[in-house]
Amino acid sequence: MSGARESDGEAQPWAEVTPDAARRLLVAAVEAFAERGYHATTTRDIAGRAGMSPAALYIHYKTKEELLHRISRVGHEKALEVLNTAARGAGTAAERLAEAVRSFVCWHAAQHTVARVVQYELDALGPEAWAEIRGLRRQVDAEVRGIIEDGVASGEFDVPDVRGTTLAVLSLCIDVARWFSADGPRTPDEVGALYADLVLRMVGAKQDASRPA
Amino acid sequence: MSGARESDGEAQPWAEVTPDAARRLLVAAVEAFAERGYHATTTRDIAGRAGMSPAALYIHYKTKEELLHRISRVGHEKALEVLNTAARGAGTAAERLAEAVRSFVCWHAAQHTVARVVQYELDALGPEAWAEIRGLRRQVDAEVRGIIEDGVASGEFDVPDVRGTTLAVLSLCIDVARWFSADGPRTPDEVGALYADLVLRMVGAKQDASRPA
DNA sequence: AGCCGGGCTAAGCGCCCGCTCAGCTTCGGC
DNA sequence: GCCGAAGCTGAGCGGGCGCTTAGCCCGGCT
Repeated sequence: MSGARESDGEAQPWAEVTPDAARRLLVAAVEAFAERGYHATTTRDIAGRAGMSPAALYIHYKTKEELLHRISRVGHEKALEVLNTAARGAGTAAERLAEAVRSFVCWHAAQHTVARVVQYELDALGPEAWAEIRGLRRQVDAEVRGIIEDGVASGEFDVPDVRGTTLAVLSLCIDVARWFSADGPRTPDEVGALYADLVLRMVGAKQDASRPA
Repeated sequence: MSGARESDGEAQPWAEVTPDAARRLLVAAVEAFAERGYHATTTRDIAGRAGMSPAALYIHYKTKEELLHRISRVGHEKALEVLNTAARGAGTAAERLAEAVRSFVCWHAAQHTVARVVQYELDALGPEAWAEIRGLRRQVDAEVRGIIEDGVASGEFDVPDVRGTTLAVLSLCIDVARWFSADGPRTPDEVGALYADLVLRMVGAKQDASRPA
């Protein structure tokens, strides 16, 4: 709600990356990593997409891995922010869960290029970078588990295995980044709505709670 | 049902790969690809794990990509076989869907090393190999969609969007290969059971249909 | 006007990649 | 006992990788 348009796509998600050339390199790296994977992408390819010489990359980033690290951190922060906004809003547990899944999935679909890198290139990170990212991922997990626990406590949900169900819900949402294509038949909003409904079913919520029609 | 033990793990899944040295190389490649990814794995690493010199690889396989292709095809065939056995058994749509998800998920968890390669290294394949694999993937999709359509037709399931729900169910199952770890708290069988339950909820099946207790 | 420093490039270093090839060993058929 | 084929190795080729360095350009301060 309130955001300019929902299907922003690639509007200006990297406004916080400050030198302009650094941002162009980072955007180029996201595209390349998403298309071919981190290890199959060369620094020459990244620099070429950004319209620069290979050496220019090393003025703004110490190594190729630092590029991945930056993408990964900013991407995780964005996804977490989207999730938190929905999770901490007002409403019943069912409403919050539906909105959390809807917006989280919508982001993974609309930003599937970034999301693909963020979710599937993690093991190219070194131990320190990975430790930092793992903290963000734990926050994501805790946020979703919190809503589900609320729903169980209030009697809205029927969930025998809270940790397992949380894992499954997040797994479902994250995997959107793998299969979603802008050329496909569904818009990010449609996928978000479908997934919100499916997740409410998974937790045994009363269906009429968030389906007005 | 009937199979020796459920959590076979790495029993002898590559019995059909005939020269013994070729099998050892293939098993080594599966391990290496699953750990580091296809592009980050070197032919020297594969040969080393198999206890051979780098050149030995090229006696049994034309290129490194052919190794991936072989792994991918055999892996997809195994997964499809597991799914088909369950999907084409007797029983209501709910029972068949539950058993299909249970065994498919169980395979992805127990064989998560292979499954990881099969599901996440696909885009390293060339166009011809990818076209072949895509055919197998379509069969997987059609099999699951068939059960869900049966359940809708018989009134067992309540599914507004069959294609979307099929996609979500398969996505959920496949993603198990990404997060499952043998060191984790759950056995493959436990994950299979949990997921079968969650999927029955997603399709709006009557819960008591397959829960004896 | 003169200079200084950051942004950028052309060139290239050292390394390791996928893959090849000549030659060695081994073993079944006669 | 000899031969040819198959399996395998040690050495190495061509090339592309991540990354560095010397030097150019240009805008801003004095």
